[in-house]
Amino acid sequence: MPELPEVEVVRLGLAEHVTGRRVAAVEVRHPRSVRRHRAGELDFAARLRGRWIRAARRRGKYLWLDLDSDGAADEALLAHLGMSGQMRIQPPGAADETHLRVRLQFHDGGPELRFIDQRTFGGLSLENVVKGLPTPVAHIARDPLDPCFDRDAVIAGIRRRRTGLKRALLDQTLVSGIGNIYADEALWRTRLHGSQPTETLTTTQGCTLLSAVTEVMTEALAAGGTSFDALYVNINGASGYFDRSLAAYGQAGRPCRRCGTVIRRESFMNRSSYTCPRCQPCPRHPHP
DNA sequence: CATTTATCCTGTAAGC
DNA sequence: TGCTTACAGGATAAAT
Repeated sequence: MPELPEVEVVRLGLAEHVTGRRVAAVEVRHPRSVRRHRAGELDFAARLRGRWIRAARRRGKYLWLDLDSDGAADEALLAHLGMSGQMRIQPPGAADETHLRVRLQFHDGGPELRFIDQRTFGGLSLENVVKGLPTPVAHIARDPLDPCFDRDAVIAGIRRRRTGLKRALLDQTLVSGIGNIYADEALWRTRLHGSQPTETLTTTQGCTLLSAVTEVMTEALAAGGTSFDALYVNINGASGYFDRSLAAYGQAGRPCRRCGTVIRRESFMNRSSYTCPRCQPCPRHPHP
């Protein structure tokens, strides 16, 4: 499940392998993967053909390639990996992957770029770039690895909310890049429970929490990301190994690394949260 | 307006 | 063995 560290691994791979190249051919194998491109799949392919790729950028979990036709760089190929999206660099002629959705070939005849997505929650689209951001990314907050990330402003934003701490962490308009895995890991590191009401978060707790988010994401990035299965891989198809470092997420039934208490799985928004009952006691007045 | 819920999708694994 | 069911969950539209 790609969150910020996984998307950043992919961005680094794209920066190395597709920037400076010119798109020669575009093949859309599944219309759902370009459904966010309102003008349709034919327009998507036609407008992408012939464009130069100038840079690979990211905010939160969104990824995009800056495009350039005649020196005017005002459009981008926007990608979201969703649950199971992958970007792969493959030699032309390599066997098609089972869930290959979009293929880009280049004028240099070199390796092609493939978008592969089992669950099709992800997708590609061509978007206008305004003030350095593709239009659908305009409302996404800066992420913790952004040089301009304003930690104090995010803490203030969280405290203005009337919800639970984990819900706030997952809200991409407040702080971006955090998903279920890194939310649970950061809360465990900070000994906070996700159902703590946001208005009760102290400034100290907020600082510690956001520091933990940054730390766990930086560590995961250094490990190449978190992979439980073949659903998240880098552009070469390799898995990251941060799953071995997870202390809370997916650890139900195993002892807490700090205190030995059995990690508990709790129901949360039709999903799961993993907490240590002793390190992260449920608050007196939990937010549902 | 702020906040919460339902929905999209498919492969894997557990249960009967 | 084979079928059914639960589960994984990011973003957004729809509902409260």
